[in-house]
Amino acid sequence: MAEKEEHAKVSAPPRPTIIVPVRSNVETFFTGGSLFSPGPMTLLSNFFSDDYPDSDCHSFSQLLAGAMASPVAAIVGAKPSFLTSNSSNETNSGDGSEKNLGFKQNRPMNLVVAHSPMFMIPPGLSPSGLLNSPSFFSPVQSPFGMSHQQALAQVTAQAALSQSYMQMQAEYPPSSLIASTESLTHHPSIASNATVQEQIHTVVSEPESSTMESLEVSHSDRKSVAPPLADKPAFDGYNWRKYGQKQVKASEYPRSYYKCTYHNCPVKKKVERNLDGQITEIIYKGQHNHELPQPSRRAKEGSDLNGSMNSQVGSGVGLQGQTEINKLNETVPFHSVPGRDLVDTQPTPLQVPGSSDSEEMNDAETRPDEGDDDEPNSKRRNTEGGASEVSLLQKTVTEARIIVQTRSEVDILDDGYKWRKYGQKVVKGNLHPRSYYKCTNVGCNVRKHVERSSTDHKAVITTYEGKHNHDIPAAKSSNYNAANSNALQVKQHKVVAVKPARRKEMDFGSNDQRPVLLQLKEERITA
DNA sequence: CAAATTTGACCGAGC
DNA sequence: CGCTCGGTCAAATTT
Repeated sequence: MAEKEEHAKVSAPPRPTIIVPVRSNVETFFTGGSLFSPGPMTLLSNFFSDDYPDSDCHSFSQLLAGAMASPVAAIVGAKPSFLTSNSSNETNSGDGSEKNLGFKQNRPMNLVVAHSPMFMIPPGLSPSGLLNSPSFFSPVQSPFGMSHQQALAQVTAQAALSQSYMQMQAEYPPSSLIASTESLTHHPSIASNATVQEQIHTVVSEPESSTMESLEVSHSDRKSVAPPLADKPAFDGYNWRKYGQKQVKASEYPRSYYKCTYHNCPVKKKVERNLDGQITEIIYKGQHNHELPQPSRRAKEGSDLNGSMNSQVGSGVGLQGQTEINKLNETVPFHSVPGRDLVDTQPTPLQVPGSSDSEEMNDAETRPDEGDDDEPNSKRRNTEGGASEVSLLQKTVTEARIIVQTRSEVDILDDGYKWRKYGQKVVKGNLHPRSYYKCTNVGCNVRKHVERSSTDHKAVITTYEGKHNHDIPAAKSSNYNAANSNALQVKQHKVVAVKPARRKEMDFGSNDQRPVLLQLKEERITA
């Protein structure tokens, strides 16, 4: 019983429901003038090929995992700082809070320490992995201020959101679409390292309402219209069974109790959602004594084998994206990504990053015996603003896309824009260098990194940052679009999720910085 | 029909 | 000792 609780709060600001057309995503993305330069509102989309042989581990997840082979762990959700503003501590009501939390371009990660709502890192996932990962907080960071891994983590998290979103879409018509943050919520979040001063949200499940409205769909805006999702456990790769719900005094919202369905696994989690169905708090207790469940193919077929996870995913039947989602679930065991499975085979004790206060964070990280730690952390948990609060690295990814394509490397680099290579570097955890490019268009500050997956040499990960302030050069535009079109047709890539960032979150504040769009494109190079 | 969820009741801890 | 509260159980209900 003295299990350690990991606690994460998620802000659940009321947010308008934004609906992103599921299908249109692809077209939009590829036909848009700036394919890789999403507008200020971030969109996160994953394109998965339906016909990817699973055996070949070509799923985005896998690729991503591979890319992140560095001990970076998992995927964590990236959550705009504004999301956290909701915390009790932060009376960031209205615009004010958001402004403060906004992401600033050129400011390598706006490190915002969220005092309140945070995401917990699922026990199975090892935040420590992330934190400790040489690559994650590696000194070797991209010119953008964040390591590639970080970007990946963000994207991944968003992908998770996307999944949720997709599911929602599948389950509910856009009009009624309500975000169910939960599904995403459980992604391991990356604790913010005081030193790093970054906050990463495990947002996976929590849709950021305003910023990532679309994605958000997955958990937050569920409102009465989409009640079902509200009860779905966050999507964290594990299977959960709800065994209780209660209105606790400590929270104005009902708390749901979940148990890991794995035989003899003691892990439990508590999820609090607000009226809108947004997850306001997630508390993990205990450690998984097993590997992340391997989603079976059935999941892909639409069956719900994977417990809550699949229920969410699987529930989104019929709509595009389900397949991808399932696939993602199958192939992307979040916890298996960096920190733990790839790095530490042993269950890694959760480490809850301290809040902005580095001290706390360190404390959490260095806490001995986390694994068997019997020290109840429950006390910590409810201490609002207390040490127990987990700071999440928040990265405002205004826009991100994850694309898995079978294209030639050349094609990958050719996204329609003209780029000038300005750097290359070998980062830890990846034998392959990372190349940095800048858009050559005058006044355009968009950059991109191109990195070959450390684990899957056939995979190339492209991270975009910034938003093009111009259209794709005419000459290339057609080719590019055509190429993508083909890719879509051939591989039947589907948009897993698209979530436009909400404006509020983008606080460019005094910096007058344009929204930074971060796109992560993972592409597979045909052998 | 089986599995998952819901929900009121019960239990133990803390005050 | 009684009350409150959080957590869990388990029958009922839903999916």
